[in-house]
Amino acid sequence: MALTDVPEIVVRRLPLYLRALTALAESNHLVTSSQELAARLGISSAQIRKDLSYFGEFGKQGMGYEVPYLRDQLRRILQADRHWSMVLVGAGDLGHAIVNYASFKRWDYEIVAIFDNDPAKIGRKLGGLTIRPADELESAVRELGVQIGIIAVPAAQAQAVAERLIRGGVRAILNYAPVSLNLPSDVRVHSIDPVVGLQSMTYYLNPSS
Amino acid sequence: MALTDVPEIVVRRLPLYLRALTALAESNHLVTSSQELAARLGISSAQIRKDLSYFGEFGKQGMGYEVPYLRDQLRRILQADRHWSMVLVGAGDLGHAIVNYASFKRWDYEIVAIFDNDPAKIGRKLGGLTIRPADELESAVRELGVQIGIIAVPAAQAQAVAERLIRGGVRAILNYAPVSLNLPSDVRVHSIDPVVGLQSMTYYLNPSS
DNA sequence: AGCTATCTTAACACAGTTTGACGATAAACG
DNA sequence: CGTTTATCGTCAAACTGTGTTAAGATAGCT
Repeated sequence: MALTDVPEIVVRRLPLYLRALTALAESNHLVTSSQELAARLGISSAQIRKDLSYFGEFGKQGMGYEVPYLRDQLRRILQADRHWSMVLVGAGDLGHAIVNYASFKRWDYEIVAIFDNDPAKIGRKLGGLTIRPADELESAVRELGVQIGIIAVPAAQAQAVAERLIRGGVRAILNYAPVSLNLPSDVRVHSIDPVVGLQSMTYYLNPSS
Repeated sequence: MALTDVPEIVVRRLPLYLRALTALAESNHLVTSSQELAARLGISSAQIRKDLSYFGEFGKQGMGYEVPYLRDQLRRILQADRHWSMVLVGAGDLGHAIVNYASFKRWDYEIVAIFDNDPAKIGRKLGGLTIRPADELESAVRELGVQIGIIAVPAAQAQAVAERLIRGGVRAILNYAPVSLNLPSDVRVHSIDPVVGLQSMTYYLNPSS
């Protein structure tokens, strides 16, 4: 199991497998096959088997995969079988939506601190937490020992916020600001910008309506 | 200019270029180079030049690119220089956040109809629009001539909603439901699932804190 | 026991993507 | 008006990822 050289693209597919397996388990589907998963995910069955083989042998020849077992293995591989603490920077509309996003709770991701630099917001409550001044960002992150940060500030401030999160010890950033962050390669970034998604789709649309 | 065989991965990068150019233009930066863009985006300069060369010659040797000109060209290529109408399905918490997401307005994407299947929500107002029954989805989409749909319903209903949107004439779907949609290849899908992003990052994190 | 389905693995070919190198050229400058 | 400098556009090589095939293994079914 040479886990160090698993291609990143494979790691990005694993959560999709986990999501499909979780759905199967919830509908009491106890066994599945690479072909069934492939049909659900729109990926080839060979690719699924190959991806999984990076991490071990999870299936039984002739039978396929036991859903709960494979799901648990993927949860272990992705470290999705444990609780994660996160800090949120930015308590605007987007920050509010993120705090209330139910899927985080369901998957055991918990926001444990919220920061903003607007004096009007500091001290207020949001999702049971008191909004703290952005000055405290670095020290608070270090104190809490948090590894994941969520950025929901305007684009102009995102890079600086990211750097401060990293100085506090954050190693993974979920970035909702519409800007490309420039960070050390040992820090993981996942950016979410719906407009980027829309623009790459409208490229293909008809110039009408 | 053989626009038909532009790799999809190139099309997915164009919005990032556009975003960077828009930011440069807003700070009155009139000229840039592939190297400057590369440094901002964390992409190689050769790649940027090659990507742009699929669509024409936009720069001047020795000089680089004129920011407003290249920005406008990218807006034209991506059809980001016009207004787009969208319909939203799902008026829960997520749907509310999407309606209030300011970046859509700023980039001229407008939600023109909202649907839900919850009788308690139908008839209520959201963002100036009356929430309509999901029964009307197909016919209303067809009547409005909308090409873009946003899905913000529970995972279990997302596939069926997507199929109805498509029957109504939708050609591009922004999918916030945590499920892989299985759709005809001529329909574009962009899925946003923050949990998938987090899981692919936690794979790389330390098993601590 | 034989049959069927399906996994595991490996090798390889193919396709797609990225990178590096290089000639071309526009502006600046003496 | 030639030289220098910066930077583009493009080609080809290198690299990465995907798909295919084939061989071997095995669990369950008849």
